[in-house]
Amino acid sequence: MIKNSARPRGRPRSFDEKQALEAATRVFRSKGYDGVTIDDLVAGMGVGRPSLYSVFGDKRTIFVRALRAYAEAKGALAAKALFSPPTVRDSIAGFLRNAVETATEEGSAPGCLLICVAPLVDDLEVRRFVLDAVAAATALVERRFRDAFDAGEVPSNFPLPARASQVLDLGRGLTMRAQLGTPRKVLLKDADQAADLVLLPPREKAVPDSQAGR
Amino acid sequence: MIKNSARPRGRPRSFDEKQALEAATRVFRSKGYDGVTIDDLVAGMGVGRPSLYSVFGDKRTIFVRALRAYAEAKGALAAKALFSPPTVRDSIAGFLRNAVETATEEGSAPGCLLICVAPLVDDLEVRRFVLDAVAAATALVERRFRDAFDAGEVPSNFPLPARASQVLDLGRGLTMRAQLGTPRKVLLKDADQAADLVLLPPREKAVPDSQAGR
DNA sequence: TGAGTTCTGAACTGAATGATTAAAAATTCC
DNA sequence: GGAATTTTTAATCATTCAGTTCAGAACTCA
Repeated sequence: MIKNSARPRGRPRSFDEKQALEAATRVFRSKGYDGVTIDDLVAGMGVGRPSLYSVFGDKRTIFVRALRAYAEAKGALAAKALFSPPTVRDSIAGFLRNAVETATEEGSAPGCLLICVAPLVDDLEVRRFVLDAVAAATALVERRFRDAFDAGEVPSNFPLPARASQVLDLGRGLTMRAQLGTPRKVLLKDADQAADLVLLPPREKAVPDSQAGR
Repeated sequence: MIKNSARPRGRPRSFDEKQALEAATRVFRSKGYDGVTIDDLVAGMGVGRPSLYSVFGDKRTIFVRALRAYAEAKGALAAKALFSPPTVRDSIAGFLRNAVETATEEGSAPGCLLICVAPLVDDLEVRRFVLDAVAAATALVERRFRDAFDAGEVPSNFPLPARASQVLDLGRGLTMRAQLGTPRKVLLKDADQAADLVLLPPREKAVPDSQAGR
């Protein structure tokens, strides 16, 4: 039972757990996973080595925790960008612009923890998490498309699942370009153009959805 | 047949330099850059440690050499895929399918040395090389679009540069998904759908009443 | 065959790295 | 104020790693 009014008990921590995790995220974003040493984390997070181990665990655990927090925060932003605007075009544009903004935010190295660095981590748990996150994001976009479909905003032959995964692919491409140093301004423009692209009506190939693709 | 009348001089090498470099590529593809140790390279390339250093140099140099060879080989394939087919749709589809095939080729871990691992390497030379390679690939696609434009294959308001970079972004997305384990079959289908997408005619935007659209 | 040349295998070294330990410091509870 | 509790600072340990050295093996040339 936790006594709410009382401070924990012994010597208070000199760091904020959440902030430290964010700092860890910055470190991993700038140096990848394997490129990061414990000393990098100690320096970047402002947490002493023993505290690091006792509070956060080893490097792998720190990464997983940082990744989870990151995905949660960014996922919420993405969902907001996706479901706030009234038109589907603005939703998709917002989603992609949000990805660009995340990938080019100041104070962190350009890139994305979830898209650029996590997929390279040789760890089963991380891999599963990334796969789930990607699936969730795709489902989110697809759902937004479905809403648009129901609202008659897109034509009846609009290939929802294909377009949804194309939105994700375009987002990944934008993010990778961000990491390579492409300026935010350029990427924001490209995000808008990408939104225009994925909302183009498909060629009239006729019949409903008995045959997808091609 | 080797014209050189004189075989090099002393003890012949027990490995083929080119094959060893390809083996190095496989090692880097499967473990990234920072995750690779010299022992990994020694084991994977079948080259003794001292030979490694004397013939290839240190890890960074090996990576750069592997990357250059890789980019040259894959770049040639991409150009071929892009400029062989008669229709621009098949060109773009071939380009993207080729990217998928490269990213899912057997015998190597899924992914792409140039797209997935090189951008994360914290090295100026590598970064420059990647940027140049991306620019070159984009220019290639744009040129193919331009050819199509000249042939009247795409409408006059077709936004060539935007579509070219979108093709690259989609390719990056497909490649990243390959690395995450998406099956080749799925990706090949998506590559085709992506080709269809980027060849859709843009919306006519010179229409008099511009209030209905967006 | 023997001298000269180049490569290979194994051992070696210094530095970096991951992780732990022990004692000092800061705070709450009594 | 003092005991109990928790964090922090500093030091330590074992391991791994990058890069080198050296003796010997494999080859060419004369």
